[in-house]
Amino acid sequence: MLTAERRQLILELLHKNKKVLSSELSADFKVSEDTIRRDLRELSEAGQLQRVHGGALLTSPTKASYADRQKQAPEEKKAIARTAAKLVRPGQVVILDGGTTTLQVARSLPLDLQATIVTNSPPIAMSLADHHHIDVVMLGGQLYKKALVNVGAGTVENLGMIRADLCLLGICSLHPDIGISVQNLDEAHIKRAMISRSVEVVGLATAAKLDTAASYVVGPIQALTYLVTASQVVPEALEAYKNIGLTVIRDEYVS
Amino acid sequence: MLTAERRQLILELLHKNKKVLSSELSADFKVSEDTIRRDLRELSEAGQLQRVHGGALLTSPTKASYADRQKQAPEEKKAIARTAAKLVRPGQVVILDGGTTTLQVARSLPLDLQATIVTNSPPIAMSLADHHHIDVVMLGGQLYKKALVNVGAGTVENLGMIRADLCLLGICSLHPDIGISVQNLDEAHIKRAMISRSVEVVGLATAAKLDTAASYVVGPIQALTYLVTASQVVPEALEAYKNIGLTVIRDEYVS
DNA sequence: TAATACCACGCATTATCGTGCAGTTTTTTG
DNA sequence: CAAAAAACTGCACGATAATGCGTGGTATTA
Repeated sequence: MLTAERRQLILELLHKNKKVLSSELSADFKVSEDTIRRDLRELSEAGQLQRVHGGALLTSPTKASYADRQKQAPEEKKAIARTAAKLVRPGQVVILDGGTTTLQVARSLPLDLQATIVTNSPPIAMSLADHHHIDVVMLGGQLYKKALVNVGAGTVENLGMIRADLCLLGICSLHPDIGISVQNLDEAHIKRAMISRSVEVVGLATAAKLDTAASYVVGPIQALTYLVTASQVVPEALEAYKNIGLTVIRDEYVS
Repeated sequence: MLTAERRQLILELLHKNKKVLSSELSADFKVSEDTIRRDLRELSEAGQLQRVHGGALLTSPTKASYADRQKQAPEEKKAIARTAAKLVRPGQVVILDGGTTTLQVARSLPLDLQATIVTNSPPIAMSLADHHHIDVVMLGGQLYKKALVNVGAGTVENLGMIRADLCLLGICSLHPDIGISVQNLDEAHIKRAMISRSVEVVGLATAAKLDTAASYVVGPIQALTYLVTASQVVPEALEAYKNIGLTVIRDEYVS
């Protein structure tokens, strides 16, 4: 039995039964579980299945990747989100960027807060549906499925009609010299437009995002008014940013 | 039973019944309540549900009301949706209205279908994120929370740039004399704009929507090219519509 | 207030997982 | 055709995840 052949059969079994178990596959194909695990890993990286403890499931890669990202340092994200949510004043018009951290911000907003939230993220818009005193303005555009945000020229154009008091920006990569950068050109355009339409800009960054850079530059560090991080970030790591003149807010989170 | 599998089932149960009890889940899945509690905790951290004493509830009142509406004649809606989904041809640009029936249409679309779907409904946009060959265009606007659709002048304006082959319209009320009507003026504007931007218009109506009327008129029956209903609608009820010249498609559903 | 049900936390147990390593097979290349 | 490179496989071993139980705390109800 060829490797590729076995993997093909694994996929067939998966589609037939909706799930496969490492132990069963190992018995079925008379190979070690290590081999099966390697198969599953390969197939998972190819986006063909969703690995779980004990085997694999047939699931939508998009939702899975989004759920995965939400699981990365969820406590840190929540802590940052709680702190950032406090920066929103009643009556303000706030631009809320897409992303898992900003989604937590939306969830952290007080239920009785009166404000207008502008966002290009369908999940964020939906999560705000309970906040009866919040007007939600959705920016349309082409759905960028990987991040579940709307992007494109139309989105930027719609932003042109907005004049916001505050912008809460999820930070993918932040570097003292390079500034704010992201992995996708469309997202870079959106974030840049969001920044330009807001009086104050708050960057939300988990520890892992600091001192990193990606391919597309949104703007310099100076574009940010505040940077919100979790307290698990070592103070020394923030020195470079403070020296540039950035106001850093470290939350109360203790790891 | 895999852990991830069990958690997925918990979510399904939750969406079906709007609540789950730790004790019941423990009995159903034959695992200890501790395990169930751990599941609920994890899912709650991921924002998928809200933990309460004794079990868990749906995250938000909005989702609950949305779940309520989805529970109204779900089989009929699914049958209609399946039939309507078959009307979409590869390569077409399709406007998909908001609503629980049209959400089922989105879910019924083949995973390998290549098309462009234009929608003003965040839930529909998100549900299409798995369809890798579908381009999703979101119409922005103000979020009308009750129906989770974007409305307003901006939405209508964005529609002005669209020229669609097909429009799938959820029907709230249909009457031979009065035509298509809805309970909300903003939605009426949107639906009217959607109709005007499409070559063909398909109305999706469950039995309960026929021969009813609401306050705001979208347009006459003649605005529709096709009307899709479930086979549980008695043929006589459709006579009036057929006489006007409407092509009625009755699906294969048997109650 | 007392009784009951529910919950959080720590611990031990078991199954599963990841990784480095060596032997084998397959593919590539000269 | 033969040597080199790459891929595949199984094993050992430490790490991680999942689960159930006991203890003690907390919410709910009478």
